[in-house]
Amino acid sequence: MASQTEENYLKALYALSVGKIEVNLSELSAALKVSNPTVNSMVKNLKSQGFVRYEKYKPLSLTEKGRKAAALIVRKHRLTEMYLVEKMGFGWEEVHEIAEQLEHINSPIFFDRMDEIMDHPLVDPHGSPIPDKQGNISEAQYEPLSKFTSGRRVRLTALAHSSKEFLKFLNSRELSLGTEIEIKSIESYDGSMVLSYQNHASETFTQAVCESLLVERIS
Amino acid sequence: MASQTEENYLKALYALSVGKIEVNLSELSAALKVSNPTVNSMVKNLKSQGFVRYEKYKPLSLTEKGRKAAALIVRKHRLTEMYLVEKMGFGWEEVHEIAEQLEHINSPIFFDRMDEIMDHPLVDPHGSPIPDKQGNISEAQYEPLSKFTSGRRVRLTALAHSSKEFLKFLNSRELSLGTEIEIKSIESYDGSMVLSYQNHASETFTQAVCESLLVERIS
DNA sequence: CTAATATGTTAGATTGATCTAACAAATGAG
DNA sequence: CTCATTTGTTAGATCAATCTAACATATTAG
Repeated sequence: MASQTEENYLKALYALSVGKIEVNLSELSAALKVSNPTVNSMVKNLKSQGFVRYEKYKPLSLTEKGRKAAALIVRKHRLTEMYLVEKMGFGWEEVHEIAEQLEHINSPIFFDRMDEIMDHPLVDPHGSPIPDKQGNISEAQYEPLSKFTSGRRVRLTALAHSSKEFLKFLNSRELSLGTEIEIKSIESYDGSMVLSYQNHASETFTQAVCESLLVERIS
Repeated sequence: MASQTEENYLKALYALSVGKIEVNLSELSAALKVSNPTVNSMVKNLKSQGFVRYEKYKPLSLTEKGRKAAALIVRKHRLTEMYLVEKMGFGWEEVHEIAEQLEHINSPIFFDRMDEIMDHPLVDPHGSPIPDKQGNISEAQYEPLSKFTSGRRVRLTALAHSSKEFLKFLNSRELSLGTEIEIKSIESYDGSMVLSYQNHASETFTQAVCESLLVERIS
């Protein structure tokens, strides 16, 4: 079993690996907020355990073993987040910090029970997919709202990131996953979009926000 | 905040302090399965933080601050156990190991929510009292079944300990908390008791078992 | 009361995770 | 292509938590 620290390295490396295979040691130290030498020595340790590929002065990558280990930690994190929202009544902006701790709990039956109780959820409260028990993840291809044009109707399906501030902002606009949205108009100057959804006839969102709203077209 | 290790020392010291005020350093090292020197240095650390009273070659005791800190860890442990049984469908013999990990989670809202969801339970699944948010505990005075005499009717209210083996044994006899029991007879040779409860007309339990069954008289 | 036993302490080493300082290699801008 | 900048490595220190070996103090049995 990996220590909590090792798990955090694997998880960070996994997160940095989306869309690319190789990661800089410095990216990892920035993500984890530890020094380069610390990462350097930990990476040697993870390599010796077969979790990462690494050669001096070369970028890092997760091995299949490392990828799977990381995905299983992400699974615990996202199952927990979903459980906290669905079964304990937390808001989607409250669950990250708690899940960050619970993801290190070593108890297969505990997470299996959560999974069962929720009837095997596929995504977390922010729309991110939950890896299965084998560590496989379905990378559903949602598109950022900012890609679409005026008149398009879409459904909000996931978020590109889920910082507490962003989630609170969406709460304040009463915008939640599953909501059907119509693009009323787009401001060509700054790319901001005027949207209509539910009982909000006209809400304006900046381009930055729209890039983080992942949607699917309503057929 | 105390580290997980420090928390385990406080909890062990708290457990060893029931019924006495002072505890040997060696008792603590035995309980925690670490060496005497390790405990010695940790005790100095805990003293410097004001959690324990300690002078060279003298027995240890928890300060009020230490007592409260320990009780709050026990609170998290017992709330968790109750939650796992009541809300997640675990058996009372399965929950200790999971709670042993969850008790170190640092998230007041998480445990407050558990507490609310269960409507402020007073005891854990083994009948042990749950300390309140101030760290106060109601030491209810139940008596071991072995103290009673033939003909007495009692209700099983708590267990003196809750090892997995003991709990599985009780499961196998279909004996659970709240069950009304009548003492049919007592074997004077070895103190074993013949009991009647629910659909068990006659089950024999050793004296050792009966000492661990904490009961209250049925008026 | 003494001596054996039990209990507690000190010293010094180890391991994992971290740091800073100094240096080395790779990259990229002109 | 060269040199400045970025990135990575090595060396050596620190801190928490642990250990063993050696020694000191307390307790207890005879």
